[in-house]
Parts: sequence; C-alpha cells; structure tokens
Amino acid sequence: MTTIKDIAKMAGVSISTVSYALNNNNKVNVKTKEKILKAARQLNYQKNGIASDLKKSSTRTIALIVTDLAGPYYAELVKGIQEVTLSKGYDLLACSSVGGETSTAVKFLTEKRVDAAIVLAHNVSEDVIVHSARKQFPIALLDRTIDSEHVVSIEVDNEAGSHMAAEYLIGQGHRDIAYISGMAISELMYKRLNGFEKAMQERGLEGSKRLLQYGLFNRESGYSNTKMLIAQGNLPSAIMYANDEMAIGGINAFREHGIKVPSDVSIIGFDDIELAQYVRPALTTVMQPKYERGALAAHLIFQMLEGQSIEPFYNLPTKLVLRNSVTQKR
Amino acid sequence: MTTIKDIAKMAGVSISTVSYALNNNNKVNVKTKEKILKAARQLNYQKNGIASDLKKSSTRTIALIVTDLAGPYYAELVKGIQEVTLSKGYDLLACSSVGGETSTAVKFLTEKRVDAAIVLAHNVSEDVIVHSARKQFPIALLDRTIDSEHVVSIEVDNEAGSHMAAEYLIGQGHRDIAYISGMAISELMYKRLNGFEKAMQERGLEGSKRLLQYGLFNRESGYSNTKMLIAQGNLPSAIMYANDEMAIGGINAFREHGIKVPSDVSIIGFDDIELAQYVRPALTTVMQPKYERGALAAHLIFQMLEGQSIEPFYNLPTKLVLRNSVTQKR
DNA sequence: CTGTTAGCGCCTTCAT
DNA sequence: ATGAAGGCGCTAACAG
Repeated sequence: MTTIKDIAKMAGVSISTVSYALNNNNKVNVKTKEKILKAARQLNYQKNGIASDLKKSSTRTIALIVTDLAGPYYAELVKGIQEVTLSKGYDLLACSSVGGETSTAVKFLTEKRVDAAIVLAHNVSEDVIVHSARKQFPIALLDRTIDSEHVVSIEVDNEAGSHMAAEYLIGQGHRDIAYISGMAISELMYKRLNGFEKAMQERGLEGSKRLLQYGLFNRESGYSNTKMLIAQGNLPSAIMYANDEMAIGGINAFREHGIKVPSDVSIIGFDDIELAQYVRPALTTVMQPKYERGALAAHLIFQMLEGQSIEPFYNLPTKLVLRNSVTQKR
Repeated sequence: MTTIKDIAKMAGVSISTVSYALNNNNKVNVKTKEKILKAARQLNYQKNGIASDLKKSSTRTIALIVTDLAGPYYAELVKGIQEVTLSKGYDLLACSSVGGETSTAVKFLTEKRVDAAIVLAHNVSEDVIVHSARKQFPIALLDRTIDSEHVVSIEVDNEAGSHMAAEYLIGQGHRDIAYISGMAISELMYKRLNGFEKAMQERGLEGSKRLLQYGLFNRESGYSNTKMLIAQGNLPSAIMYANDEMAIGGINAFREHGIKVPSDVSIIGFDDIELAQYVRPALTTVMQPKYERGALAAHLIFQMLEGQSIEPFYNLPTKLVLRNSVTQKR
C-alpha cells in the first residue's frame, strides 16, 4: 500500500505538506499541490481511513444494529454470506451506496476499512472497483461481471433464465408477448432482455414482440409501465417482466382495471422473491439460487484472501417456478 | 476514555504486559493478569479497535455493499435513519448481532469503531448497552427501554396498540379471543400481551381468553402455534397475534385446514409489515410509524452528539389498519 | 514472565 | 508556504 510518505518522497516534499494538500488545505501552493496530486494518482494512493480515524478520534459513522442482517429482501443471499463469514471469524458489515461516489460504500471500498467486499450495488462505478481490488483486498461482484485481477463475479445465468421463461410462454401457446423492463442500465437486466429477444427470434416471433422500457426496476415502475400498456388497448396475451417487483406492480395495475391474471393476460417474473408466492395470483417466475450465490461469494473471498488462485467467473443456473400467473393460451 | 496506559499505571505494570494480559497471552503470570483484569474492569476499559486494526493492518471484517440498506423488512425505519444520517454527513453501517456477545454488533458497541449506535436487536444485553454508552457515544434504543445516561429509547406504544386491537375485536362482537405469541423475552412483546390482557379484563372477558406462547416470533412459530390451536378443536372466534409475521404463519395454517379467515376465525396482527397487505385475506393489523421512528432516532443521536440534553424517552402512537382478516361475529 | 521500544499511517502544532 | 516532530492506542519483536 502506498502511503503519504511515498507520495512525499515522489513529490519531493514533506509528509505534512502532502497531508495538507490531500485535505484541501488552501495553505499549499497550487503548483506544489498539483505535483502532489499527480504523484498520488500515479501511485494509486488510497487513504488509510483507520489511521485517520485513530488520529482524529472520530469515525463519523453510526452503527445500525439489527438482530440479523438477513431481512427478507436479500434474505437468502445475505444469509449465505453471513454464515460463511461468521464461521471464518470475520465480521460482516452492510453499508449502502446511496450518495454515489461520496457514499459510505465507496469510502469502504477505497479506504481499507475492511479486508474485502461483496458488491451488489450497480451504482458503484466499475472504476472504483477496479482501483480498489488488490491481493489484500479482493472483491466479489454479484451484480455484474468485470474482468480484473482480484475480482470474482458470481452471476446467475440471466440470459438463459429469461430464454427459458420465454420458451415456456411460447410453449403455452402465447405469441404476442410484451417485455416490460426499466431502462437497462445494468448488465444483468440487459441480459434478461436478451434472453427474451433471442427466444422470440428463434421462434420467428420477432415481429410480435413488444417492449416497454422506462424508469426503474421497482414496483412503481412496473405498475406505470403496465398502465401504459393497458392504455394503448390491444393487450398482449402474455407479459414478461424484468423482475418480480415489476411484475407485482403489473398485477396491481391489472387488478385496478378489472383485467384478470392469468385468464386475460399471463404474467411471468424473475428472481422469485419472497412476495412472489404471496401475491394473488401467485407469481410464476424464474428462480435464482440466492443462498448458494451468497455463500459462494463469501467462500471465494476467503480463498482469495488466502492467496489461492480461483476461477474468476461463475455462472449459476436458474429454474422455472410454476405458479398461477400463467395459463395456456386457447 | 481509558487506555491500556491507564491500566498499566493502575496495575503497576508496563503497557505491553497489559496488552498481553488482555489478549489472553498465557505468558503472563496468573496473578499479574488478575490484577490487570481487575484494573481494567474498574476503569471500565474498552479496547480501541481502530488502534488495534491500524497496528495489525487488518480489520477482519467484510463489507457487504448494497444499493440501499432499506430492504423491505426494516425498510421504512432504515430509510428514516439513513436520510438524516446522510444529511449530517455521517456514514451508516449495519451489522448483525448473530453470535451474541461475540457478534459484530457487540464489537461495534464496545470498541469505538463508530461514534454512536442505534439498536434494534433484543439479543444484545442491557449490560453491554449501559456500559458502552457515553457522552461521546450515545445510543438510541428501538427495541426496549433503558433508563441510563446517554441512552434514548424511542418506543411505540405497544400496550395501547394491543389494547386498541383487542377493543376492536370485542367491538366486533368477539368474546372468545386467543392470543398467540412467542415466549415473551422482549419487553415490547410483553407489553403487547399486556394491552390485550388489560382490554379483556376491563370487559370482564378474562375467563374466555386463551394464550399460546411458545418459541419465536416468526412465521414458522405462528404456523405451529396455530396448528396446535386447531388440533385442540373448539376454535376461538378471533385471534390476536403478537406480530404480523406470526399472523401470516397462522393464515397459512388455517388455509391448510380449510378453515376460512375471517368467516370462521378473525385474525389481527401487529406492525403492518409490507406483506400484510399482500397476503389473502389482507391482514388487519396495528400500524406503527416506522419511518418517523427511524428519523427520530437518528435526530436524537445527533442532538446527543452535539451535547444537547434531550428527553430520554419517546413513545409513538400506533394506528389500527382495517383490512379483511376480521369480520363481525354474528 | 515482564519491560523497552519501534512503529501502523495520518494529522496538526509549532517553528521556519 | 513548507517542514519537523509528537502523538492517537495498540501490538509484537526483542531484550532482559
């Protein structure tokens, strides 16, 4: 790890000047500062937040303590992570990336406050990840794939899952199928769309597919996209949603309009979140192995920490979960 | 804050010996060690984990980075906390207390790794909390009440909420009412039970009440408790559950037995978790102001951090949310 | 078995 | 505007 000492040496100034420059103290001469910042960049300097905290006797962080990090949402996933982390005698901390580049998450990635990270937050830039990962700081990615040293990606086969779902719909006699998604900012959502498109193409159904892609991947967005579809009249016979949350929003929209799922429209989701089995009709969806994914991520982190070389890329299979939101097209 | 230096002085040994003793190095003479541990206890010593991490260049902790800490479960609550924390320029970290006294949570409470804590984990002992709270380390409690310096409790009026629910059931004509709960380990659950009992008493219905209290407060336990009730034959006309999770478990149990809710039994929950509106029948329940509670907790933390003196005890009101799991008793 | 000592990396007062 | 130097609190050789 490079420290301010290294920077000082490289820039030919004293440690304290470096500290001042890095902390935006305006006492420092502009030219000197530039020189220092350049050196810092070249050496890929990352502040040691622990040392800084120690010196300042303050962390400026609040702990939220809960019985179990594994609340329903990421529930299974976090459970997998938590169990192996605990068994290795490590602590597990959750922090969020709201706030973007100034978020707690980025701080933790870049300031050596932890020994490794598992990332499931698409709003953390690839740049930060690539620059943070080191031998002593491996990173496991659960929301994208990056080919870089000391980074593993544990993906789910989104494309195949989506393809399978589309195949299923087609097999049930559906031809006019809509795909409702948010704006495909994330790789994973892009792959889901791809799987769908491929399946349609293979069956020569390209012309009959319809796409709706606006906004986010949440329930609200699923709801409003579906409303738009309804407003256009001429409903498709089936709809694939980019994820369960959106599909549930869609179900709500249909209910409001007195449109029956699945007798009027069939619906299929993706993820198999907990709610999926509780909504009415229970949601047919593509399940991903959540617990296994979490546990695998944690295991890989430890293998990397121990210096073992590992496969940098994993792709876990999905499974179709048949419930009541899809019916055969007569 | 007391440091190993203070202990060394008090015990009349060198700091390294203190360090050895505290870290269970068996090199240290038993008598010396005892002396040191006693001094540590007297001075209420708490290790500075940051210093230790700095020295060891290792934190033994993994960060789990998520887009937003506010997943559904604590969703609203965490959202409230997150927003005010962020606006103050502080970081927010979630850690769990699985592992009891050796958990990450306790470590964070006792090792000055953070500047304050918000606790929502009944398995963290009162002792730890009382000993950790200081002027420079205030603690907000969301799951219990402790009367101690630098500790605030932000409660919800569980007793009144429960009382209101029972009143409502009675008002709907129910007389034979069962209360299903886990083992009342936590204060809050005890209060809920109390509210129910009081309402029954006031209406002279004490004799007709039935209690079932085993196990935990989760869905599984609600399910099995309900099964037991069913097995006994002679169903009550209404059931109050200690929380929504248990009530949902109950609904599942009834469905399996072909018992109709609410026409055969009325059911009421507590909390108004997200799922409550999605289960069928939608769950009538007692809502607590989650977001407000979170935001208030965070605000109070900052006021304490700024040295303001505050009311040490808050009690937020609940509200009955009428849905479809309760019907009038003919 | 216990003490002395040299840092971990950074910040900050004081002097220049 | 820059540098020297003294810690923050703890650990871990090393020496005794």
